[in-house]
Amino acid sequence: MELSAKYNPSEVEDKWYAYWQDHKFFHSEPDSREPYTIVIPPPNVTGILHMGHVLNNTLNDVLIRKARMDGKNACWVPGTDHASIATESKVVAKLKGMGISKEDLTREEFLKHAWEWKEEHGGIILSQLRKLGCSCDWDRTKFTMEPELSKAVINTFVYFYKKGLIYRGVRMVNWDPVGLTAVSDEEVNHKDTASKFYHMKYFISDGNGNPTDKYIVVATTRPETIMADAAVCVNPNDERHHWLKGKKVLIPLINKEIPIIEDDYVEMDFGTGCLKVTPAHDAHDYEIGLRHNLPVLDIIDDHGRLNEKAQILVGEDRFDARNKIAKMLEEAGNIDHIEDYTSPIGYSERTNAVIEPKLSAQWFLKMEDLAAMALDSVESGNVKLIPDKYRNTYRHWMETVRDWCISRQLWWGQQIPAYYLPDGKVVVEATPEAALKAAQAIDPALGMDDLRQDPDVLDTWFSSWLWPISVFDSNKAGHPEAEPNSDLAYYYPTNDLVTGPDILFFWVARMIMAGDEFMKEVPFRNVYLTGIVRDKLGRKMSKTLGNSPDPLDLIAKYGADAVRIGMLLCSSAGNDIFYDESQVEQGRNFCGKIWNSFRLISGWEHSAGVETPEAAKLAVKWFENRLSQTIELVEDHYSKFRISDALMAIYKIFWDDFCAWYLELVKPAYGCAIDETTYQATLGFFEALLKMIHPVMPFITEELWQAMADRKEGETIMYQPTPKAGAWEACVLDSFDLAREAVMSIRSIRQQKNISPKEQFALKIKGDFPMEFAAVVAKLANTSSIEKVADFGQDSGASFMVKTVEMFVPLAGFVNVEEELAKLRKDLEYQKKFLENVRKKLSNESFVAHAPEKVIAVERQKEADSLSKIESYESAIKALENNK
RNA sequence: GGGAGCUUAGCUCAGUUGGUUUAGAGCAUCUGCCUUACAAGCAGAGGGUCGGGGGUUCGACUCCCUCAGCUCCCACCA
Repeated sequence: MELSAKYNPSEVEDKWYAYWQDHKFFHSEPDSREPYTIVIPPPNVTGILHMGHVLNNTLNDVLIRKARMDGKNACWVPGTDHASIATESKVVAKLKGMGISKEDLTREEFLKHAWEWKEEHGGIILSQLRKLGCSCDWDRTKFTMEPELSKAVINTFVYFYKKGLIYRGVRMVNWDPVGLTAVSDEEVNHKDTASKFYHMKYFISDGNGNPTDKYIVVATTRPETIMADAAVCVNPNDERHHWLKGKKVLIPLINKEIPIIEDDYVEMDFGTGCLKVTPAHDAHDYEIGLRHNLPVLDIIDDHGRLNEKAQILVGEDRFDARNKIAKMLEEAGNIDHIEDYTSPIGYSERTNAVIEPKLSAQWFLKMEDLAAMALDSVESGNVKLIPDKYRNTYRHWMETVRDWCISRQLWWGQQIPAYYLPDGKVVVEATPEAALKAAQAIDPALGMDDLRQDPDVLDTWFSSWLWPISVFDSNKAGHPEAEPNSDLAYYYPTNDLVTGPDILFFWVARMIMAGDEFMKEVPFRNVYLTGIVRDKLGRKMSKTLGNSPDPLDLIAKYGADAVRIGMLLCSSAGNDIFYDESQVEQGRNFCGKIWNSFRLISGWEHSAGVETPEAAKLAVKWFENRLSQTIELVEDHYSKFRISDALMAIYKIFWDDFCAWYLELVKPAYGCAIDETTYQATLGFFEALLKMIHPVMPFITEELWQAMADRKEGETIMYQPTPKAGAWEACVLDSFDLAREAVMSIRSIRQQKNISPKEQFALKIKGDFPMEFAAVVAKLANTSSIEKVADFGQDSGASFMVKTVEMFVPLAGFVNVEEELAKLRKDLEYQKKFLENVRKKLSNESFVAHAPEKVIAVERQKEADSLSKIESYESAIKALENNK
């Protein structure tokens, strides 16, 4: 087969991906083999591939391909997430562009548009994953809002409701005025934000609603909410404010009379010690209001605008209102002073809108027991977090978790299966029919038209927490007593989960809860938490910064294998990834190296009639050992999820050991054929290396594996067994290392003295050198003869040490004696200093008394080696001096 | 405000219960090479008092204290 001079990824990638898919190589069905299962962290259905996905899915694919080659029944379930807020806002925006407002549509009409959008744009990301080479079982692709999975979600809601863990209550929630929905505590990011601290004068009322000349100063960052004030609160122990007891003050501008109350909550040394209490617009104030029976006046509408209850500035946006009211207060003489102030402000994770605390009726899931179970699963090690440091964070979160607000005021999602009766009672059932039946048990006269289903949908995470269960068996979630179907019984629990630490709580913890509840078993054994992909300046990748490359462009430019390598090279678990295109270049270069090494091998003529040269015999023997050693190392790395270390180990054995040393050793002379034995061994090694690197570089390895022999249709490297380590001998590797170092020393001498590699010279060795490896040195260092001698004689030349072996190359005519002497004296000096240090240690009585035998023996060996080196250097110097 | 983690060559990171020469890798750098697989390459070389200070120990990159810097998580002082 003719190989092009350069590797052309784009041709190769599409060809083999189609081949894999046509042969259903990614598909898994339960059988007698051990399962290895991964469920994809479902990306947003409307999302497009970014570098974070590339990292995450490359890791997933490496794990799944490795498991497949290890003989496991590997199943990687792909799918997408309906992402209520994100998708709904995209659909709303699209409709707006068409001149349609959501308010003008019925729920059904809107959902029709949304599904159309989903069909059109959804799943783009899944096709992008194919470009990356991901070996997902596409026949199992799931979507969190498809009917079966929605059924699981509804059943789960009904289950927890009937268990008494789901309740509806009026609470202060985090309201997103842009997304027009409540969001959970976890979906709020607090960021320090510069603002103003307004110190306002509230005048004391004379009792008839008229101001006296006395006033108190109240400080707030939100003057636009003063109209909703229900009281001014001071600390009962604050003597400065005792005179206020029983008095009333007037809200500026609207002159409404409100009482002075006392509550411990108020800090005496913060602000002025006077707190304006606004129960409708602050969670703490709401609590105070409850304690003191204060009225709740909600003056902000769902869009964050002042409503008619505010009396003034009605219809103004809260931030505009803030600026305007500040001016009005100023003009009315109610501003004492204004300070610059920085305070933590909550922003919506999805829309980045400033969160408005808002009182509303929402559905909640009690978390206490679920969190306790989920905490125990991690503490007991049933679920391992990698890296382990996340355990602390996880524990902290589980111990302080609050009830989960699961309702969202949206249409895109699973509608809450709660049905209100005319009298306000509620029934919760999985279907309208069941709900009617339950309603009729209360009042037999009721008909379907009397039931009104709660308009809210469930939080998206309320579907994705079931993912590892529901992708296999949509009946099991919500029915812990049900028998799992054969898929679930076989594939659950899954093995490893690869995801970002940012969704450790949103998703990972909750999956553990759902697993505990419905399966009595954790959903996965290991959670590998990747870092966040940043640019090389450490900035998060973002659209606005424009620092996020399009992975598909990178794949087109460098090839998918190169992109995968580029991501993995810099990705130790849990550390942020500093992405730089040069890493992808490194991946591309590695592809080139592999490609060219095969071009070399495949171009050799081979013949059984050629005798195996000594150097080739040694090379094969050495590489067998080296390969086994590396396989062990790689397996060890994999077992600890040190994927980039595993990759680096294979990278090095391929590039350094195989290409730079092995191939150079077995390479036949120009125009000559290689012997059959070595040729076959070489092909065997090359194939083993391809298999080892295949999980990371699926495309080029398939291309070359197919090219290196006459493969049958339906054969693939994907299902070749991972090479197994044989026994290896350290002494073979050590001996080879001595030979290798000798070669490097000689090359170095050539370079220093500007001697051509073609110039042959002799090598003399004094000391314990494995002469059976002489052929290695001879071939790669181009020596004319190698012999062991007792004495180097009087020739001029260069002497050097390889470990403790003394070597010498006679180089009459090439050597500058003074330079040689200077170099030797420098080495001698270094060695003497070293000896001094060792001896200092050995003469330390405490050391000899306390250190273990082994350590002392090592030190004595160092001393002996050092002494022999010093002796060598001294005699070499003497010889040179005599030669002058 | 509370908690966790990090700080080792120019960059990104290893360094496994303290002890194998005076700390390793990849990339980058420098020097010499168009050597018949590969210049996206080959050969060779240089580069770090392991953030500062103190302590424990015969011995500290490794354990303890402290200071400094960075990162992340949690947190409604108006």
